[in-house]
Amino acid sequence: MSNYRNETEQLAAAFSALGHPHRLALFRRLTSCCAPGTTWNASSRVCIADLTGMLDIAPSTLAHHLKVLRQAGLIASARRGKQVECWVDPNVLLNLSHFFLTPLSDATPIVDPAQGDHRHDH
Amino acid sequence: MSNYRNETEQLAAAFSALGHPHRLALFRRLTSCCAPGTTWNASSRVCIADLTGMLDIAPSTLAHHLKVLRQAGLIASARRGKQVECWVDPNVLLNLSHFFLTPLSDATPIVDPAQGDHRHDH
DNA sequence: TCGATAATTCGACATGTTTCGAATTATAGG
DNA sequence: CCTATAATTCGAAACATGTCGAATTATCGA
Repeated sequence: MSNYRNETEQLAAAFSALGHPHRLALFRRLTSCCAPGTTWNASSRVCIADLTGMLDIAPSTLAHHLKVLRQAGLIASARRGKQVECWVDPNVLLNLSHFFLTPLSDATPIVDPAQGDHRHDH
Repeated sequence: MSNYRNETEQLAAAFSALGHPHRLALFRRLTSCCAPGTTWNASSRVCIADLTGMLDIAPSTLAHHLKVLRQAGLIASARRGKQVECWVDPNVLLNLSHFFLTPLSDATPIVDPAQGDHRHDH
């Protein structure tokens, strides 16, 4: 599965994929129907054609962006008849949020603020 | 402050900044001393020279990457004598984690899984 | 099997990004 | 004021990305 040498490059690839306004918009659109405990119903399924309308880009460009998101592990897709459905695995959201929250929970012990030593009081 | 037309572009700029292995490594290094409730002490302060060593890139390249991170609002910096210190505002971490967690909390009500209607049973 | 619809792949071009070395600015200490 | 140190800016080269239209693949219905 993993073509990446290390975790940093894999993570960077994920952020890079989200680092384009079109792809970020696509990702956001897809996250609106992927919460854990919720079920897919007909109207919440998203196929490629649904996404084409929202961005005013050529179908080939859309396909390219979706490929980038897929290769970064951010979205999954499967054919359903003539159409292809896309979705986001909720675990992807949890993992990425974890990246930002981990440094906070790994914090060094709280020190008395009165103890001074403040940064950038220039 | 904001040079961006909308929120999506601002967020995309942040992810784009994190979407390069070198910048992601720098950001991670800086998040190790920015937890809320913790204080900076002399050894936890990070200046540019500290960062140069860890990446094997030219100083000008490092300066470029830090500028990208700064312009994306991910890090802050201030001169302290001859050196320049960098840090990450903990709120940045909270905001970004929020982006990934919001779709989960905004989920549509839980539906009985037995009700069927499963996706991509191709 | 043929045609229509949905999506992807390919090739090409324009635009951005990464990287460096050289030159420049800022600061501290003789 | 001069020098050394720390960092940034600038310009150029190499590389990567975004975009499109045209051609291709996949599926369904007649």
